[in-house]
Amino acid sequence: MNVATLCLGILALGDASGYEIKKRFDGPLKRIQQPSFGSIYPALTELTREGLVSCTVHAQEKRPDKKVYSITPAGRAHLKAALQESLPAPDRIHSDFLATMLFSDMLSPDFVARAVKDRIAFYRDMVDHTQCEHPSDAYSGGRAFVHGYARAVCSAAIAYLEAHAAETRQAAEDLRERRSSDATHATQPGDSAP
Amino acid sequence: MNVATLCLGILALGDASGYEIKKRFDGPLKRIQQPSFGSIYPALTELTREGLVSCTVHAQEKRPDKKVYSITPAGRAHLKAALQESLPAPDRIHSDFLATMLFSDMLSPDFVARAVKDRIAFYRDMVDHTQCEHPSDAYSGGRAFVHGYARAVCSAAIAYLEAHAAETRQAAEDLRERRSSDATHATQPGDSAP
DNA sequence: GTCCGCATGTAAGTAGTTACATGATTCA
DNA sequence: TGAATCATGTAACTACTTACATGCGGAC
Repeated sequence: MNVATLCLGILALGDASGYEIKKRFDGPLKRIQQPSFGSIYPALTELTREGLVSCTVHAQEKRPDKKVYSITPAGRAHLKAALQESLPAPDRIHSDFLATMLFSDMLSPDFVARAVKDRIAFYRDMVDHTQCEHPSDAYSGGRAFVHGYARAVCSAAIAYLEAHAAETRQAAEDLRERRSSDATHATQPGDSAP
Repeated sequence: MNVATLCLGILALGDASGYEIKKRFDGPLKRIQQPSFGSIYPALTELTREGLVSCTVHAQEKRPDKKVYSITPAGRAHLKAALQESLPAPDRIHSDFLATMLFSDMLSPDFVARAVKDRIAFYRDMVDHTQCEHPSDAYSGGRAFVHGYARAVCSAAIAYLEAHAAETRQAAEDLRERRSSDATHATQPGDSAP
């Protein structure tokens, strides 16, 4: 799904400016996509050109005019058709964290421990802040579903990470012990050791 | 993390060809990244040029020579440094499925139900096939961690999806009832209904 | 008899990101 | 004093995906 379709969907949930659309993806919706201003603004311009959204300019002093977009009936029809054209494609994930963990055997245990701790904090933040919605927004079953999904998955991740943080720390201590033991016995550490 | 670093990491876990590297990301490792041949082969060429990997050609009849890559000591050093340069960046996720669910209120309930069912089947497949590892591979704590993580998160997703599939179906039935009720009473369905 | 697996590679195309430009206001 | 929030927009750049080229062997 491209950024234009995504913006169209957000506007189907309620009017918004480009800036506000971006903010929506700071919360649990960041599990969907995290579009940048550089992709949102051109997408909105293009959607307007195609007549799928309309734009109302609210003049503001001392800052650029705020442009609030609304989805048009044509936009709604287009969105429905686009979404139902085929079943959603598989997720595309880029997780540097999991890559780091995959290669963790060759990294400093302290570094790995820090990465895990960081990740737990990140997920905890997500879970704690997910319950609150903008009270101004109309209830959306879809939003409730996605929020609930994010909470469920993040909670599971926290549980797994906490259960295995101990193991990671244990591995770190084992390694330190082995190293000091090597040093005591004055053996040469190296790849070709017996 | 770019594809080159990722390939370097895989080679740190054991020698492999480009084709084999790609296959590794078909299983639970697809939660890290899913690089295509079009990015893997050029990355491998570049890594060789930089001396971070070496390449052994195994001649084969009736198909292109198989090029098996090995990480060099320089490659190992480079990988460690690259990974530990900073804490892993946040995940970047593109989930058309969650986007579809976010906008599900305006979609055909049958379509939504199919999408959910599909997703459950996908995760179930992942969980069921994750336990088996190549027995030829050396044990890797990192790999065990990532496999376990994938299992934990997918299981949580399945549980959430199954718990809410019923709700989705209920919503679908409610909508059908309301529609037939509207038809019976011969009211005009429309946005401006009271 | 057609599709999948094996096996490598290139080139064109796309869809994004990053960085910049501009600038008042408020909070630590 | 410095950073974050609000607010829009453009242009250069990057890094990837898709499609193509090539072709045998085996499974269904």
